[in-house]
Amino acid sequence: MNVETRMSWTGVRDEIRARILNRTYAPGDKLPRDEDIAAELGCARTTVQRAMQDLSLAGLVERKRKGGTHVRTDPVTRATFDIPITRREVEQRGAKYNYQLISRELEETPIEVMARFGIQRPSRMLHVKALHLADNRPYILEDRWIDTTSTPEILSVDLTRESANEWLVRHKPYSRLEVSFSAVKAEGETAKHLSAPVGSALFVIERTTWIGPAPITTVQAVAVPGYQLSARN
Amino acid sequence: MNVETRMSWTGVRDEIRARILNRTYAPGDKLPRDEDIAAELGCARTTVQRAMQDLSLAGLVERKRKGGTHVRTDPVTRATFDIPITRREVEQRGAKYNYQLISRELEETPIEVMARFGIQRPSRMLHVKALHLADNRPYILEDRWIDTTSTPEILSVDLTRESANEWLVRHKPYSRLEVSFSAVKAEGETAKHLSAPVGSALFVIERTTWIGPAPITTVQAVAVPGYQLSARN
DNA sequence: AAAATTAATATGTAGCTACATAAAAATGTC
DNA sequence: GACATTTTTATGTAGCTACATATTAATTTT
Repeated sequence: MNVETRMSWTGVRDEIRARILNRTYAPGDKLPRDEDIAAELGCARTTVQRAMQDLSLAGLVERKRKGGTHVRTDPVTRATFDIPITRREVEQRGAKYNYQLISRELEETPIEVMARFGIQRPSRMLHVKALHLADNRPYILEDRWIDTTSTPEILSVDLTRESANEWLVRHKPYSRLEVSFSAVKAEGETAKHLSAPVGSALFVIERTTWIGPAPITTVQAVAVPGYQLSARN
Repeated sequence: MNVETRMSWTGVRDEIRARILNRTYAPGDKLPRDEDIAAELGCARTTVQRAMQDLSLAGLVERKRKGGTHVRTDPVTRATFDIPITRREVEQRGAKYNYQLISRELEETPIEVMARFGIQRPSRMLHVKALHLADNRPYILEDRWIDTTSTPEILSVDLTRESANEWLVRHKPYSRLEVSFSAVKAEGETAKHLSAPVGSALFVIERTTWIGPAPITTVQAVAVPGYQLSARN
């Protein structure tokens, strides 16, 4: 064992986090200055700075110039979710991935999609419905709108072979993303496509992307009953 | 305006991110060495390092010693959710918060709860059901199990006055957290407590915490129909 | 006493150096 | 030629200095 292993910034971060968790520094408390912590832990201020930056980002502390560092009083539970390409997700479960295009039509943007994009007037959009299958059983049903103004290339993509999901991720960068989760009741076409009993509860992931101010796409991905999304931490 | 504003690490990060988005660096590409980027952008390698660390954490690039930095081929959609204390959440919507204890019983850990905690044998746990209200209407129904071994203090807390949710957040630090989302059908007691139509789809947040290897608590929070959780970005 | 100015202070940022570490490439050995 | 060893290289980390910036505290001015 080393006489004294010098601390890396992650080490400092973990130490401070531990102290916050065990109430050495209680919610609302002011932490010592970076310099003092550095002196105590035997490292440089830069190291403490790096650690604090991380804790601040994680929502555990709040920093203010001159004001010092405080432990947040209402620590929010912050969870990070990775939402992979559906094919990836299926394959990672060790299942066989398949994909079926259900419909593909050029339509004018309906009101609710305009709302999601935050745009004022309708435009020509490609409306795509498709089904992702795991081991030949329905897995996720997606209902997608793609703006043909920002993404005209999509019109020449053969969506029977490649999912819009995948094509967009690979070819269309976005600058802003909005994700939300909700639950919906299985009814009509949705239930039928997913082979889910009518009335069962389905998990919905809604994703909307923009490039600059221009809409790219918005999807409602409805998962089969029992679907669960877990955080990485 | 400055002749040449030197770049902060966030500036470098944004520049690199922009290049990845506009395909200057395409998925799979190897980026130049930190040093070269630094030379190009007129900053120090440390600055580039800091920027790259952030991009790596965000899942946009992958770095390997000696191997260099590569743009990730399958950029994951990474979304961060803040899950606040329920009272906060209600109050932030400008609604009046109320809370009702439904039941509070000492029970032996049922199998499914043992599974959530990842423990082998049952122990004495406090089983609490409670309802959070917004403007006197049901908002979230929580079904919680608290391990009395790790958290004996909970037994002397008056849960009719303070919700276990709040007490735990304020008094019980945790070291590990697991969060998952799913959907469930409104039935029986659940539907009744939430005044939700039987058969409607409800959004469920499941949270489990540990302190070291010891379980603290696990909750299933079932929200009223229409509840939606959105990412911060 | 109120307002304006100045000083002090804690964090934020950037640059430099030096060395650690992992992994690939090159070299040497059998 | 197969395997082991050394070298090279790109990132990772830490320390130091210097200065920027925001905000509070102290001081001066009116």
